[in-house]
Amino acid sequence: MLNAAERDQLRSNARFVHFKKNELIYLEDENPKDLMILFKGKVKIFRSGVGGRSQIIRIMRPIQFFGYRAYFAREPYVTAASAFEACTVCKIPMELIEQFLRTNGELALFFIRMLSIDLGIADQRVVNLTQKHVRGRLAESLLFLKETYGLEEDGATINIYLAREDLANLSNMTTSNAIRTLSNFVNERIITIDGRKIKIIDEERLHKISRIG
Amino acid sequence: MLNAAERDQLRSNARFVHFKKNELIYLEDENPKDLMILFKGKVKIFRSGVGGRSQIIRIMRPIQFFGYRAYFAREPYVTAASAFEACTVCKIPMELIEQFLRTNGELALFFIRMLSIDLGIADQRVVNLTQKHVRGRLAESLLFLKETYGLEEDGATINIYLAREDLANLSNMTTSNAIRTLSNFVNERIITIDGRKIKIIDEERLHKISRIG
DNA sequence: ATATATTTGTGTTTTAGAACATAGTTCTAC
DNA sequence: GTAGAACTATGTTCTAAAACACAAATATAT
Repeated sequence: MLNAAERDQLRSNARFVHFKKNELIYLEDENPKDLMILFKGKVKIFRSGVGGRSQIIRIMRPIQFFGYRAYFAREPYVTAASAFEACTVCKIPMELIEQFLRTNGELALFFIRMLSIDLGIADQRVVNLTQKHVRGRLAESLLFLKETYGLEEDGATINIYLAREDLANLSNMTTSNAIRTLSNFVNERIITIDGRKIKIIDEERLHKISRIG
Repeated sequence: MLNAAERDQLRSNARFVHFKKNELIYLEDENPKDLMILFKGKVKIFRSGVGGRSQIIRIMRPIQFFGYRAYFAREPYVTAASAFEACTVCKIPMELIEQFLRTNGELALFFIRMLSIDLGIADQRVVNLTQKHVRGRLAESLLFLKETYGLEEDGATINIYLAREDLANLSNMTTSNAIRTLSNFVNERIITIDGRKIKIIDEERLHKISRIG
């Protein structure tokens, strides 16, 4: 998507940064400077709301772009990002990206497309998180985690190691409710749990629970 | 932002369409074809959720762009749009816009900026709608309506004529709760109401209620 | 202009989910 | 390897907001 000159510039301006598990990548209210590309690991984008209660807005997998929205909107970050697990991130100055965009229509359309997809997801998420009940929201989150990070070799275990609290923050509920509802799903033979490892037994039923809310 | 040739093309492809009060402008699942520019009137972008319960996602004022996100994301609309009041909308084929974008970097950055701003709003809205209580959400909506549509000549009455149901759908609550909470605000001398006309008496207090949730 | 439908207003009941409490378990850091 | 912290689990209580019910007031259509 870039020409030779652009690629050269990119190479000389890109920096690779490593983050440890739970390390913060950027903070709310900070000024956005770089486009970030997640090369390795898993990242959560979150925002703290009423009484400091945290809500996970998006989760990232390799190779996805993040951290660029606020720069384009000319505002400080309204979210923060941190590493679910050890990560490698490539940082590219947004000024350079913006400069590319002025002359590279395909690159511009690429960013327009990413933003448009994310906005569509956000629009749907508003309705899902506000209208679905706890069971529906948790079912949706489990399916969403499966879609994003895939399954382990057994073809059933979701490939992420998440605390109940993160699962709760992703699904807009208290940690207690995430734990309780997860237990219910186990009793109903929809999933099995082994510590933080979650195995999906009856995906069809999860879909149904998510659908009816 | 456009050159002479682009402006010519635009003129020969733009169509003006009128919509009556409550008329639908586009529907969920429909295929997006046109960029829409609201010239006159007020528009709501909404989505129906669990059990057909409707949630207002965005509201538009002249002169704002809408209807383009789904085209860029290469997906059908996930929302619908309808006219709060009689509207004039200019429709421009998205194919033409996309063609412009490939060579016009400034126009591309304009769309990137709009999408980025809207995505930031959506990210914040997710947290506000899920975490704030009824009073906080309604206070926020009233302030938001004031910001969007302004005040009448008296410098206090919000310049929109909204049913309680729409106010509820904007604030993620039942119509009963919107009515009740509005009455409470009147008793607390924060606002006055005359039918659908809402006058803000104590804006500072509204801000405070919205802030604390 | 009048009948019918829709919207508004209020009281009452019900319930989903938060808040709180406490104990057992598993990480993590030194 | 152990101490302390953080996480998981489950029971109990409390409350905000939905659901329901029914007038009264407006709006809309013929």
